[in-house]
Amino acid sequence: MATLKDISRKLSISVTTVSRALNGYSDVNEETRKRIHQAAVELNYRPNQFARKLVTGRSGLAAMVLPDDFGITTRAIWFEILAGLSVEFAKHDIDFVLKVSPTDQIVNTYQRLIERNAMDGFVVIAALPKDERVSLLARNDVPLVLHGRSEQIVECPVFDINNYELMLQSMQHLLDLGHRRIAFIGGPANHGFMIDRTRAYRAALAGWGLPFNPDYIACGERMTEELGMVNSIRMCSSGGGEPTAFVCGNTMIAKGIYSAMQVLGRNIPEDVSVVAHDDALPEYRAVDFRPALTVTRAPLRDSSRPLVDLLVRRIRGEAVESLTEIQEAEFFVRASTNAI
Amino acid sequence: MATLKDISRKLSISVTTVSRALNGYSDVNEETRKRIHQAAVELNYRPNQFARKLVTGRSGLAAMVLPDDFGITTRAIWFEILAGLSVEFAKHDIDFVLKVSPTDQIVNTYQRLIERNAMDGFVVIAALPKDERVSLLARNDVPLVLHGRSEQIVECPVFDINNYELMLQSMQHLLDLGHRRIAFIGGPANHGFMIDRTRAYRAALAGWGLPFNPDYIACGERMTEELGMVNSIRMCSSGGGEPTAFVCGNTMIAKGIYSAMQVLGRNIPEDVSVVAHDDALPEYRAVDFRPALTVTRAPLRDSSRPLVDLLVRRIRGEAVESLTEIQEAEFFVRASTNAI
DNA sequence: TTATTAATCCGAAACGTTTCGGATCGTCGT
DNA sequence: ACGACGATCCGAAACGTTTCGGATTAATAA
Repeated sequence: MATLKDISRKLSISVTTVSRALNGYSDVNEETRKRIHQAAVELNYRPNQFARKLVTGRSGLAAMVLPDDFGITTRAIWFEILAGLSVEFAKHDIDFVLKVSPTDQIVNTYQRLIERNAMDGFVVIAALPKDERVSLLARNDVPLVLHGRSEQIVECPVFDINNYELMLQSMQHLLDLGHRRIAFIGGPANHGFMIDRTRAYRAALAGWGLPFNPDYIACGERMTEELGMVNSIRMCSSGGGEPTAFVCGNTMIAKGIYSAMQVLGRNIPEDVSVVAHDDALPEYRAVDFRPALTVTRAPLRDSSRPLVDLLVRRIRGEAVESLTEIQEAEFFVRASTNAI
Repeated sequence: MATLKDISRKLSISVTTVSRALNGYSDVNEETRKRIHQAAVELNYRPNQFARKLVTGRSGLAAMVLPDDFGITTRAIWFEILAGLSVEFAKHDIDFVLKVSPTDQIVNTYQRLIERNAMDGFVVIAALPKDERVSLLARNDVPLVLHGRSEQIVECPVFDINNYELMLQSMQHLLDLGHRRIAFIGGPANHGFMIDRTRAYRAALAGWGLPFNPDYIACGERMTEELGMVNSIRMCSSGGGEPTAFVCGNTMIAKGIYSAMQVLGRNIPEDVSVVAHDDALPEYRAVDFRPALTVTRAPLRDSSRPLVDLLVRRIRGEAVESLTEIQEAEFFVRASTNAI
């Protein structure tokens, strides 16, 4: 409600100086800066974002656009991400706007948002190797941050977990325990993280001189309990040579396998070992599994801060080269894995 | 990128007239209006929201503030609501901003948002009978729409489902089937919807001359499977006079009861009937229950449109009296209820 | 003493809209 | 011929910031 002019009038100081004082410029006396700050709090001054945007071009708004069919996973996961982003952006005084769009209209939605020029930046989750959204944004020179590496040659900040390494770790663990027929039930084959994990899966096999059996790997658009259930049942009932261990793309898939094994009368970990990657969703706590689930762990919640930080730095104009962050997962051995 | 001035220059028409043409004022010739519209699409003109906000006071932004512990229910539900709101607001050219705040800071968060004066309106979910958020917004004359009725005397648009009626319907159904010991496992006791449902529950009992047994009613902050599980087990193992039917606040609670009954060796619907209210979350489809669940049904998704409509009309300045909408639930009898 | 410099401050323009208060011009009734 | 009126248009101010290009003063260097 109070404006710069109000402060200016009250103190008989020009609007210019008030503005510069509040924005921390060096050409204003410490003494007057103090007075101005005080007057600002007295009058409960809040800068008008819109006026500011008009001249600086910054809006204090960042957005994420989601498909209305919720893409690769469940509502719970999306919400986890959104909540984290919202609180992190708030720390930088940025409002987080959520756009949900029909899946086949996503690119149009981006197009409109870009044209309106109302967003300071975007966060893009689950990038495909060649991602139209990313190239569109990059082409229009709109700041974005990527969750999940993208192969296309485009300069933008990236945050990701080390998918290759975490898969290697899971495999190493199982191989050390003596497992030789290890299945991998993952996510959508075209996503970056899945590509990395598959590479690591094969590398681990190859490292031990084991053959790669295509029947032991299952991809699926949605990483749900159902995916774990149907695929583990299929693999186990193909007669002979069935897997003795499963690596799961997330804990929901593991949950599905637990149910499947119960149905099939197999015991975990006596008959079959299970290890998963754990995004640390409160709804699926790995420690609450019976038996408790062995996991590589990288809380989804922890990705919000780096994502937002990277985007903000990009918006501020930092060089893109320095804006990459790869996080290692932790490994927790629990009761779901056993020597064979 | 293109501005009014660009159109103005191209057509040699004043900025004023261009603005008025585009905004549909009557004092511009049909012919020139056509030319202006055409030039606008040719130049791919998009009005600058921020400049507009500066003069009109409207920002094209609406917000919702959520507690970071997710309040009464699960992430999935919140996401369902958010997604719906986002698409509905988009239809009115309003960007939807999501604020997540520590539960004990919610009011402060509102305070800051109000001071910044950047939001055209708010949607407030799950209002308490006396809700500090609501009174704060109302006091500052900020448009808001309420989901769930609030008892406080404050004039604001409200959308709700008819909680009293749907509970009556469930009870009627069970009573007609011969049930006399009917339990109700609901939600947080202080919320409007719970108060309404409890009233209806008691009214139904009273209507049949049945006593109200406080042991048969269970409230809980979070309407989860766990709530259904522990309370139904408690009620059933209290020895003698255990309930023959359950009414559940939502389908998650029902799911918990299904698990509990399995553990206790009771069959649904032979030994115990279950009916629930169904928000139509894709993750908990009542038809997929075994046996399929009898419900009163009011899809959460369907609430977004009325909510947004009401808020937009309020922002436009419509009289609050006309801005109330109560939706009736549908009743679906399925396999989880049986005559006793 | 005079020129330079550093420390402070400020006027005015700009960002892209909307809107108030007219201006212009032809038509029409008288 | 005149005033009034309707249709159509426009100039200029305003919204609240930021920022460019100086202006003023006092201290310092020559």
